[in-house]
Amino acid sequence: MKNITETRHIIQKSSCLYCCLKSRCLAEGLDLNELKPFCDAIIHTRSYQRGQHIFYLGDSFRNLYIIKSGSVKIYLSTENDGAEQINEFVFPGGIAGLEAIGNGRYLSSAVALETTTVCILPYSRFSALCSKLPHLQEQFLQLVSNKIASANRLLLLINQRTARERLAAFLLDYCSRMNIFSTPYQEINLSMSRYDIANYLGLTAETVSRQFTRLDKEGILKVDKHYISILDMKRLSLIAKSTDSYPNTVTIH
Amino acid sequence: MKNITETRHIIQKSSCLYCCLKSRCLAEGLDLNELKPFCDAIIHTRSYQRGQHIFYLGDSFRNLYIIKSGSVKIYLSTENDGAEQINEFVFPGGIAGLEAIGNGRYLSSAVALETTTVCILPYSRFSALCSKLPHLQEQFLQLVSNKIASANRLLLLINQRTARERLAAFLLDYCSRMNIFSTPYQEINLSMSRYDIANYLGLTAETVSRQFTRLDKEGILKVDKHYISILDMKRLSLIAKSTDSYPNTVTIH
DNA sequence: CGCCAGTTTGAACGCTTTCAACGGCAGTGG
DNA sequence: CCACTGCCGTTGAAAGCGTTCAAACTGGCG
Repeated sequence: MKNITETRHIIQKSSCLYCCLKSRCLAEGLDLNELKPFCDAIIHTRSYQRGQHIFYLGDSFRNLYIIKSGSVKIYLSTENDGAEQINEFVFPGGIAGLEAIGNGRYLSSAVALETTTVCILPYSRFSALCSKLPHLQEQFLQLVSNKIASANRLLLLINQRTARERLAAFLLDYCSRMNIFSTPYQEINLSMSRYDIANYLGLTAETVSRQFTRLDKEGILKVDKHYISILDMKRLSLIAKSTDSYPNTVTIH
Repeated sequence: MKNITETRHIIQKSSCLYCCLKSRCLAEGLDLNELKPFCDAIIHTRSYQRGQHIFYLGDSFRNLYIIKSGSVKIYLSTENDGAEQINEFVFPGGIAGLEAIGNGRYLSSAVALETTTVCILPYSRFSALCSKLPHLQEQFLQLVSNKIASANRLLLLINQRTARERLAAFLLDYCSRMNIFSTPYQEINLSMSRYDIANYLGLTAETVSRQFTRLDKEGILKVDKHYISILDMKRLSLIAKSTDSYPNTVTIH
């Protein structure tokens, strides 16, 4: 038995060591001595199919989930009138479940938008590990803090911008999250529906569709279903009125 | 000299000990042994007049500010077009500056809405203290996490609700933050302008004014400038479609 | 082949915004 | 003391952006 568990640990350890995401997830900046206990804290990875839920609003909080591949949408729904609100799209390197830390239960639902693999991080273990690794603790706190800043920027986008501006900003944000290497010509493969984009941006699917069409006709985008090509990055940025005036010195998503 | 510093420490210590807010701020739940170093970490308190800024967007991050009395608005402004977005109103017990932890600089501005006193919490000291007091660390993390949940709820409010519903929800939220003791008949003294409420809710001042007028005519509110009396809490709650379905087991603002 | 969900497009509607005017109130200065 | 100014809040009317409703189209899939 011991050998088996040993083997399991070794596999997990190497899975973190050789994970191409390790420089973009919570493990970022951990040295080798720190990476091992971090890997040990991760029970295992798991896969979800499109439409499968990772957790539901109201479930008791146990784990954080680091998205390894695929994408996830975090959303809020109300019992009264069934209103839904997408709060965030999480991409590889991002974490789902952070809102639940301050509460015993998940305060949102998370569902896979496509085939998605996650690292399951039991919070009790992670929390214990943090108290031993101040560096990890601080990094995690920064990550959570950044979420607040992101939410604030989103609020400005929604309250102060037109549909056209919101969509432009959304696409640019999507770009910067997906493409690590900035290239002049950007290709996007949207993992979410028009409805989801609309809901996230406080619009309707029809409006989003119309704005896509318009940006296409203007030669700024080439829109083909979920495949979007940005033909004129400069004009798109102009429309988005990019507000990223204070670049993050430490950017953890 | 030693006596003087000793005295200073005692004063600070007692200021936390006898602070009527201590059960509603970060110091909540700290035992006496923990409270002393916490008090020591607080340099001093400071007062701001209405309109005075506590920090500006872009300032280098040094301190967190616990609001002791008064109220503060946290807002984002853009360089491009001067657009402004109020992200939060902070009341006694609340903390300003949390968005800055993940960045070297403040990512929002904070300004006093009325005469306001704060406890200045140098982050470097606070951070060091946290690594010694896991309980404080965890509590702080929960607080930051709750901010994300709050932002998510606000997003739903703004994206899915009408002006009338938003204002109703705003008033109820204001009540629950200000009045610890829930009474059937609620009186509010708003510390912010119509413009501020409108901006926070993604509306215009005119719309907010009209909704106030309507709620007044309907007998739900009595509106007199900044003094609002809630005459019919039941109907107001109905309008707000209160979504507080999952009560916070640990509520830290 | 037919069904269905997602997307696009059109047309009409409507909530909120925009523009404008007015009144109240505090601060200022003659 | 009063006129002047600016800020805030209210109210009215008109305009507009996005929504709502409706229909057609597309592609995937049993």
